[in-house]
Amino acid sequence: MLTNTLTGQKESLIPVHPGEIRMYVCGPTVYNLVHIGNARPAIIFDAMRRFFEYRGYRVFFVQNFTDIDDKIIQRMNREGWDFDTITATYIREYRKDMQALGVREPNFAPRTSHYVPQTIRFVQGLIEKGHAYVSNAQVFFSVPSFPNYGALSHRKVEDLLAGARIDVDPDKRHPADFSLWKNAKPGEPSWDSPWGPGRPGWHIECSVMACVLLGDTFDIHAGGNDLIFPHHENEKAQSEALTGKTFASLWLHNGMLQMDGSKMAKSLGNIIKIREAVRKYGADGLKLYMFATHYRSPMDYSEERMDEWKRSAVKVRTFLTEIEETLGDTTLKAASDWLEEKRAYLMKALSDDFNTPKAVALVFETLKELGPVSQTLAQPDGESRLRQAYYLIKNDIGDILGLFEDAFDTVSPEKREDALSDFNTLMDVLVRLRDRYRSEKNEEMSDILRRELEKLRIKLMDGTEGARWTRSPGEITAERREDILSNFNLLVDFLVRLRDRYRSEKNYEMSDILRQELGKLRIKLMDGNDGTRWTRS
RNA sequence: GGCAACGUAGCCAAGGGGUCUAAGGCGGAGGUCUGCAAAAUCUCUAUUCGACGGUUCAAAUCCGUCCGUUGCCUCCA
Repeated sequence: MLTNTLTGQKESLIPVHPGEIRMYVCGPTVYNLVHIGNARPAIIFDAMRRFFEYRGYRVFFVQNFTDIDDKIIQRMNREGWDFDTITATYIREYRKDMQALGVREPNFAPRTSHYVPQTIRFVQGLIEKGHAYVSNAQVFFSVPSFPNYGALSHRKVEDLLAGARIDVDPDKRHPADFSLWKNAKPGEPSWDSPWGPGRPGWHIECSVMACVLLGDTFDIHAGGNDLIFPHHENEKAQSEALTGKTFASLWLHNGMLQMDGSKMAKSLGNIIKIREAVRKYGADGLKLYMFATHYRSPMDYSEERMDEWKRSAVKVRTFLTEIEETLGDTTLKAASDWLEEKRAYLMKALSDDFNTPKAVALVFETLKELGPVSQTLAQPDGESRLRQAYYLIKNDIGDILGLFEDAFDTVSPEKREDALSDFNTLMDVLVRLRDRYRSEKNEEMSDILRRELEKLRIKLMDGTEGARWTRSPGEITAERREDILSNFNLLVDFLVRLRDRYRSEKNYEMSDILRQELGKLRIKLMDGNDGTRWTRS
């Protein structure tokens, strides 16, 4: 059951093609970086897609890039950018952001500019059917020709006119008519058409691409609720006027992300970029935050809340890691009633208008129910219960919502760039530590350190005023960054083990020095009964 | 002005006629653990669901009015 904006009711999804769900989600206009308000539909509908797949449907997921638009043209003229460069740049940046968020690529990501011939045919069809007219080398959709206009946004044409805040274009026959094809002004990108050079109007693209890729009638059309009017209303009108069929069976709309009580929007400037949020709080933190609120409700963004969810994400991840470490192999051997019950609950919750907050609550209930991993393991059926809990969180909930995928939080592209300098800082720590040993004439530890580094092909050269180090062989290339990241982790592990040894010897002085040194790298140590765990922020 | 949502503990947020003396998270209080620091863990933390009326055996949940917040009516996810 999903709430259909058209009827305002929860409705069952009955796929047009049995076993298949075809969905279209309105994508970004590519003229600048997207913000976390844009991330909400991306995250929600990606998860919904995964849920349908989990339920055994084959999903065709289309999300467009709007690459013909007034704002792109404005930016082009203002900053002297080339049209194609702007759109290509921001399509690339959008993909990067989605990757950092762990949002999957759609099956199709059509661009408006690639569908101009189809658009022209579509518009021609509307003219032939009397739903559109040419006026002054432009084409308009005739709203009065489509009696059902206003059904989606629940408004009457008269009401629209009463509240109209914009001057009526004199070329229009009716004030509510909207543009299907705009004529080209000098300096604008344009395409030839039967009505002269011009470009598609702003609602037509989605109609055309959805019809071409998904068929005249498809299952789900989704986007932010700020698109209900006029964008989706107009899409629906023009598509249904042409085909005479229902355009989308279900219209789904997510609530707005607000910032200090008002909508986060590019035009208001109160935005947080996706990459900033991911860097600070991790993809899981951001997603958990969003899933903890029902997708249709508005939600207010706050740094404090993000920080809470980031810590919650780490908590879950730590639980999973502990299980991975204690069990080694986490495959599920047998599912008991316990798991079946939880799964049934999860399915019921997600089937009821995609109630992700319940799924999130289930994760934490499970953590609470199982308690500390080491304690659960000591119980007779402990191992089996841990396996099932792991499976529920990681493979059921995690796979559906796109959470807990990476070994530890999602590393943003920017973070990767930092890897080199972090590595150098870590080496400084090691070298200082070794210098200390040498000054204390602790040759044993000095040698251990040297050998450990040699394993990673790092050579130390002792000098009178401290050691220097080189990596061999050759320069550090982009391909070796991954290497460095893993070496980094190995060296930290080494230092943590070393510290554990000091702790067991009750040498707290050295222990604290190491904690302090690692703290410089934003590494936090957590001493437990079975060794020390470390995390980086 | 029109249309559409929403108002639940200190904060965030599920629930949407009886199983609700209301999930989950954060915060707070107390206990366990602990070289330090942190983490983990246990217990407690709304007789009440914006206000007032109504329907019903029964309402946070349905209806009405009012108050408040937001979105859309112009590009916006």
